[in-house]
Amino acid sequence: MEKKLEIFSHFEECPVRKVLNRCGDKWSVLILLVLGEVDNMRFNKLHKTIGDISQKMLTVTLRTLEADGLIKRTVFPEIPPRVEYEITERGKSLLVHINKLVDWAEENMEDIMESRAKFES
Amino acid sequence: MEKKLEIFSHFEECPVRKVLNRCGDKWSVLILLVLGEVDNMRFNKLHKTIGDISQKMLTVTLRTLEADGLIKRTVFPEIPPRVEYEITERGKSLLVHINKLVDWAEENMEDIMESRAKFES
DNA sequence: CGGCATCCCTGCCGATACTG
DNA sequence: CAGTATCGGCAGGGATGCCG
Repeated sequence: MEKKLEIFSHFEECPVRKVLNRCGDKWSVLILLVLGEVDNMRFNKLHKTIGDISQKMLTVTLRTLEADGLIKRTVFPEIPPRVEYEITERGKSLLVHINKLVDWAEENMEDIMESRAKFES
Repeated sequence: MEKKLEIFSHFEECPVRKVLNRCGDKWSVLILLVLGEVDNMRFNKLHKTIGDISQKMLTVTLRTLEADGLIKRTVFPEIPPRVEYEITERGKSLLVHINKLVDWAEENMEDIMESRAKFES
């Protein structure tokens, strides 16, 4: 067990942290969830679907997800341009676990909200 | 499927987001992982075990985890004071899914690092 | 020992304007 | 349509000092 603790602590450059930190940002998980529900989706459709994300953060987050090989970006050389995003196999394998987390959150959010309310008082 | 998308998008007050956002901060997951490996742990031991967390953020994060009912805080009225933290059943049920994510990260981090390196060029 | 209060700064993120 | 570029706010988080 001491061994296992060492994995996560004292190593600021811990690779597990490097990977998981990307899931901790504001939009990555949400985008993966959306792209997990469809075959592919264009930039503007993503923008409208998520609703409250800025164009800039949509672009930035899509780029980092692409860099990690979690989504694939396809540019069609047309005018006007068309860009489609789709989740990769690697992304799907991650999404499985993310969906478990979402399910857990749905199951427990009432209790959690109640705990938070009590904790205030 | 459209229904499911609605759950996550366009609702800034989405309760699922409210819950999962707490996992997205810098230290919550790490603390849960540590407390999941032991019966209980005192404040200073936690501080030393994690190593690169500030005292302030350790306190703050422990409080939010406690507020969500994921950990339990026990104060022993001694001098010098002793405070022990332990994971709750709710916390354990979350930890199951978090550990899956960690396993996934360990399995995929090499490929991901390679993808990131290629993406730079 | 286990905090809390304060100051301060980085960097995430949003808003806006411009482009091929 | 799908971006890029720039500016700026502000919240997360670190460093330090004080306290019961």
